Amino acid sequence: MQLSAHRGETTRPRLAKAERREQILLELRLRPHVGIAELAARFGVSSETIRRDFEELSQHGLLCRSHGGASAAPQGRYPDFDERNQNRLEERERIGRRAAELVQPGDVVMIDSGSTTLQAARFIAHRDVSCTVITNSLPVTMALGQSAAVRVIVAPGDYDPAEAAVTGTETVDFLKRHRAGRCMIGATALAVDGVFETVRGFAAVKRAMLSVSRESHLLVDSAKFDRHGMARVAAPEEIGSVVTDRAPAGALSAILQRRGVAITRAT
Amino acid sequence: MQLSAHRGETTRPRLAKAERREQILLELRLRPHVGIAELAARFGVSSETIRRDFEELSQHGLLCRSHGGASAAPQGRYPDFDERNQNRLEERERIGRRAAELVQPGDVVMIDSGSTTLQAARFIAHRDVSCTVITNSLPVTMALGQSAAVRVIVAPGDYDPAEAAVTGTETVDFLKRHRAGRCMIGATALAVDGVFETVRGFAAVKRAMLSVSRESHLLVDSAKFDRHGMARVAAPEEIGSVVTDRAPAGALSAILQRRGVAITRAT
DNA sequence: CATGGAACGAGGGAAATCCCACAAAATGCA
DNA sequence: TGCATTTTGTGGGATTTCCCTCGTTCCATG
Repeated sequence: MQLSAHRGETTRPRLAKAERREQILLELRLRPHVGIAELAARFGVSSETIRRDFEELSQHGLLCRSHGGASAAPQGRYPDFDERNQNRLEERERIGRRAAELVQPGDVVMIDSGSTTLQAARFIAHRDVSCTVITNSLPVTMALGQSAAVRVIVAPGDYDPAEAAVTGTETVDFLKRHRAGRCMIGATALAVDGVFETVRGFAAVKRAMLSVSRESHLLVDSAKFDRHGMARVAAPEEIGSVVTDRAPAGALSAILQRRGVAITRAT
Repeated sequence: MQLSAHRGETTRPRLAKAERREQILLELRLRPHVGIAELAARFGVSSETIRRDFEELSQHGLLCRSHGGASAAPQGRYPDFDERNQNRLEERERIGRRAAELVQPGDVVMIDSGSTTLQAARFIAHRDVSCTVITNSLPVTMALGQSAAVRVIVAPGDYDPAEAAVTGTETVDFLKRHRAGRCMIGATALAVDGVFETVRGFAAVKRAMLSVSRESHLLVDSAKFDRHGMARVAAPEEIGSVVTDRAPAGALSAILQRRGVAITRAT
């Protein structure tokens, strides 16, 4: 009613749908939960229509349905990549939980953006371990903000909405001005010739984190093994340890072992 | 809930209640929404018990009830402040919409954290005006990320979960290394002797934004008039214009007029 | 002008939730 | 041990939501 904006005409149905759904998503940025009846009244449409909106938005992973309404999708919407696999999600949770156990009280930890590292951040907050985290990811920041024991330092940079994280030279410069005891990074691929990332801006951030951290943990699920991405982040020997759901095999396993990379398997 | 828990014995139902509620809150750190039936089954209690848990936790502001379940409390929960007034919310929306109209294509805008400036950010994203925004607020960042036309630059700093924004010397230094055509800041009070902010860390951020912006807009609703906060942000003459819902009156009006502060009233 | 499709609303039976009051069980204290 | 208090479970009626289908409206296209 207040947002039909620039034109005083009657609301055109063609715009109505997209507009309405945009509004729903914007509203969910401000509140964790919206009700069906409430939105139906606000937009002057039937509850059935809102229900259909929820249905579609939910399929795209943009919100979470619940009885009588919907809540915001877990921070950081991993977009249309194949990341939305429920199987993988469970594996990422296991990996994140295991990685969170590596954090010791007093640690300074750099955490990369990504769905797996976000899981780690959630479990670190859950454990309430006293530490300092430096990150370029907004979802990681907010997840860790839940815990009063964690001090979170946000890096500056250009905002990338698709990943809900910042990148660029500001980010890299900032990270290089700091030092950390350990870092946790994700990747799109891990092969015998190194760690790969598809989004170029993020490769530089990961490299920066690796270069200023004493220990480093690569968080990847086993589906990433023996694949490649666009930009190489690091050689195998630059990684301190790999936290994953299934131990690698064959040549990859041999390389990692030879280069002294520890494998931590999350159960 | 005032019972002494320091005697570790077998699982006593006495602990059950507090323990259960703790678990509920921990679960909500990992997921945005939990259902009643689901939790009842998980804890082996009746749904009525879960309902009572929700009721009490909700009263303490630790979660948000919804039909059939509950969701996590809003990230930056400005808790007991009177901020949650629905009336004020509409006024803030009007102010935000009006302020968004001030942004011209090509502008570089600094936007402060706060509920009113967040509204402005939402409407800027809604207008799809091509501009660059520098902010210390995560909600502002994400709201603007909705628009492909807006380039968002995030300032670094210590994360404040209560406001979902960063502050500190890193933030201030970063802002001072930049220049902007205009800035939009909120405040907790506006009186004849200046602009006030209650949270000290944020006053420094607002001052930094003011000092590097050619034009400045103060976004405050009329309930903030003739009140004070803990820290003074600026003198009246340091503000370029005030965007508000109702024109100030009396001495405040006279001072602003004499100091050349423009008043923009949002309809 | 006619046709097709998308979006939306209406209706109704099934299921889930809510709310209230009261009873049962567990616990603390004397 | 016995009693008061707290916590939890149960039951049922009112309400809300769900989910499915069908008819209407509006727009685009030929």
